[in-house]
Amino acid sequence: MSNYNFGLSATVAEPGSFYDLGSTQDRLVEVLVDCPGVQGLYTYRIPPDMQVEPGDILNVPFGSQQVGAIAIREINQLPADLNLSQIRDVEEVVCSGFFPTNYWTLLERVAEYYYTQLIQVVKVALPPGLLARSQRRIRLKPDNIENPSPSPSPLAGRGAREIENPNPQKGSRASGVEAFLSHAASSILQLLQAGKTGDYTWKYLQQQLSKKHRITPTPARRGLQELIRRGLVESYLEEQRPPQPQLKQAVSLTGYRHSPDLTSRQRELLKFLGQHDGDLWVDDFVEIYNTTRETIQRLEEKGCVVIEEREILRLESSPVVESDRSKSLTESQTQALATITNLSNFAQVLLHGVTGSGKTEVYLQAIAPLLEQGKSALVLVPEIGLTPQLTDRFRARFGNKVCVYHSALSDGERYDTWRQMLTGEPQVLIGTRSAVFAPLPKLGLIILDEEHDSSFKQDQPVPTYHARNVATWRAELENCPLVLGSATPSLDTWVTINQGSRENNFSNPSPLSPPPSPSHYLSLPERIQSRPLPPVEVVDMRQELREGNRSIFSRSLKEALQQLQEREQQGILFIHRRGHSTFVSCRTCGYVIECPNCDVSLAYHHTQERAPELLRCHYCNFVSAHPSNCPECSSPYLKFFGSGTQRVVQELEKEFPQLRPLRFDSDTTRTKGAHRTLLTRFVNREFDLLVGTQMLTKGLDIPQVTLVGIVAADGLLHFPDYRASERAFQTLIQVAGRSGRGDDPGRVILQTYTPEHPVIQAARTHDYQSFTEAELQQRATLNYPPYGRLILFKLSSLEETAVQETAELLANELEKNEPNDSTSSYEILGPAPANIMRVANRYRWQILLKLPLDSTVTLPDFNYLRELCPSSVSLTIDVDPLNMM
DNA sequence: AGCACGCCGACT
DNA sequence: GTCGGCGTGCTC
Repeated sequence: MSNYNFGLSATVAEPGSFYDLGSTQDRLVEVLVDCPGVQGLYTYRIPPDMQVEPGDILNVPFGSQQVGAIAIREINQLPADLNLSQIRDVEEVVCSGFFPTNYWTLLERVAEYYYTQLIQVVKVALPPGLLARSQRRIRLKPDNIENPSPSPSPLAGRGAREIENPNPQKGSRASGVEAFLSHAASSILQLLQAGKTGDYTWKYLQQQLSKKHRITPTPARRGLQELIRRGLVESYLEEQRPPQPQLKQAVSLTGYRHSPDLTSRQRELLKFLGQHDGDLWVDDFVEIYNTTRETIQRLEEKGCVVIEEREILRLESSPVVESDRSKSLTESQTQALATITNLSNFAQVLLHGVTGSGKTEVYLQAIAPLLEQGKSALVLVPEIGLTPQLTDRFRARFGNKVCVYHSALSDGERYDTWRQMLTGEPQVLIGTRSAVFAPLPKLGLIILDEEHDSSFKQDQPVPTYHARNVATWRAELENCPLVLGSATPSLDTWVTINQGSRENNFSNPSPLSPPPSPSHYLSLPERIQSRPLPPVEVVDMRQELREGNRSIFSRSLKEALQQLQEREQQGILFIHRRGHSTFVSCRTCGYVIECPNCDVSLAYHHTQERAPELLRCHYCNFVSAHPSNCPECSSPYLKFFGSGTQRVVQELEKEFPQLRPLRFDSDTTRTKGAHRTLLTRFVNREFDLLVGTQMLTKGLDIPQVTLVGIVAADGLLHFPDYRASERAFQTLIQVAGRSGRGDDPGRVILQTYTPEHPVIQAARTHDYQSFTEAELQQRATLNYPPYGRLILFKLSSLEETAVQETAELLANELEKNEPNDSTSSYEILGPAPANIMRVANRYRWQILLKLPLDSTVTLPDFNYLRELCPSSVSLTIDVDPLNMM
């Protein structure tokens, strides 16, 4: 059924079978090329001295460029529709042995489920940069004016074509050429001559030409051809070097160390080397014992040592952490751990532990015995930058067996983390969503921590996968348990686990029905050391206003802040928006300042007294200066509405000048390592209050925090999205959970204008159960997940009418192709403009498909829909979308 | 994705 | 006529 199933996991034809006898002496390989819009396999010849295995990453010539490719299988007969002259050679093997068995099955499954091409899945799975694409560069030919070189360009393919060009005479007269050059050609020449090296990428030149000279691609290309014909410039392919292993020279002792003619110094050096287990980096040896490379070489000549190139892995350097031992467990932790360690096959486990109940300790103790058995563990977390505490704890327990993998690593570091896994050494990998593809050896356990977090879902480039889904498939394929941990499990997981464990416990599966997927529900209902969950005080802000309090802080919160200061404790204030104010409006005419590129209002940003006042778009990052007058009516009375982190900090400074607030949002944590630095300073009590956004909800564990203030919960509640309540509840519970994790009891003050809202009520009592039941009932009546499936078709274009027309066309098609029997049908919602129709100048429309869960709907092949899209409209199929904006 | 080819309307 | 815009199709 899948177009992309190439049967990689199936047997590969043996080379050297009887077909080799005949005309085909050449070994041929079918590859998947990395070019969007290019499907299917292409056949290449393997040069005699090259070794190619299925799964290898290759570089192949494709059209006029060199592109990355994956070897799929070797074939011993030319496909019927090709002849040998069309076949080109594999350029090089970039990397070999990256894909373990089973792995292709996983990738194929992802491609099929998420309606993407296999190559796209390969690309998220691989460390970046491996599928390199060559870049075309243009450079001036040195003193070309006098001898217009008739010789073809260094690139055989191109050269041949250029010679066939019918009018070469035109340009061959060399003298005074520049006078006869077309406008485009002379502009290119100008650009090249302006630069020091006279060498630019063609892409850059084209950009410059269109920007500075208003020359469009067609004339630009003709101008370039003109210059090449005249031998003034040449075009060449710059190879994009994929990450390389880093090599370093090591010197080690051989068994033979008693050469008779050793000098005393040489004998001394050998002795030193012996003291270091007979093995040192050459650089270190030279440095420590004040010797020279030559001396070591002489020792090598005498056969006493060998010098060899050894690969060194650029793994993220781990900060020194004190090592740490297993902690004693509470009763429920012990039970949970026992269940997990007893599982040896595939099973899904939900570890439902309230905030501060010690889930991490359970993970750690579940992993420890695996490592001893030579197995590895994969730990997936929402955003690693946010949880330096977690990685530190793992490192303290498992030392250098812990590796991290996330997007902030350099290409070299990511590449080496992969290489490290391929060594087969058992290890613990902590990573963000893309690490679910990490090729760990002998995987014994997958843990997905904070499983409810929506950053496990990718919605930007395809494939729009959810790491939880992929992790489930992976655990199934590797036949190992998957542990999902959360204080606020997603409704999807809740339902899956409940169904699974019910079947597991109560039914005798008949031999005909498929075995139910084994599930376990484990609960940690109490915090460690019997610490209570912090009481949540809900403050009605309408009441505050009625009683004359116009501040953004309620009297209750003010009082709590006052106490904080007196008791020298620390606190957290949560605001769900960054910036200062969400929008700026004119008091005279009501005009709201909007982003020129998006259909949203600009947020006002102002950090300190003397900092510039800016307006910023939170969607496309457009920035402009804050005008002093209304752009519409020139009135000077502009007012800010809605408060963000900056505003809260300013208010704090006004009302509590002695409290030292620290702003913690994506504006202040943009740089690498900023999270860690800011958190460390907070933990060291350089600040009293952490003022931040969602970021605060993720795994922060600071014992001194006794107060959590939620400045305005309402911003979380009203999203036009079926998951708004679930998300709001999770956020509130998670934020509240930061309080009272240490010896001092904590408290939470939740300010809202709608205290009667069910989410607020549930958060007030920390009541996951009843919130979930009520919410699930609503979902069930509307067939929303987890009782139905959604597929979102996202269309966008720079042209307003083109998207709309295409959206209508696709919706029509979907209706036409709808399966006829009513039980297995789907529901089409839309087409409709996206909530924010225009973002970064692109107009967005969407169509939502709602499918029943249990039916056996065979969905139409969506590929035909892609073909219906004009090139100006891009279509993304988002399976199980979480983010509907 | 690039890149070439070929068709069509606007202009020296 | 020619130049430049634009849609279409191909790359082993």
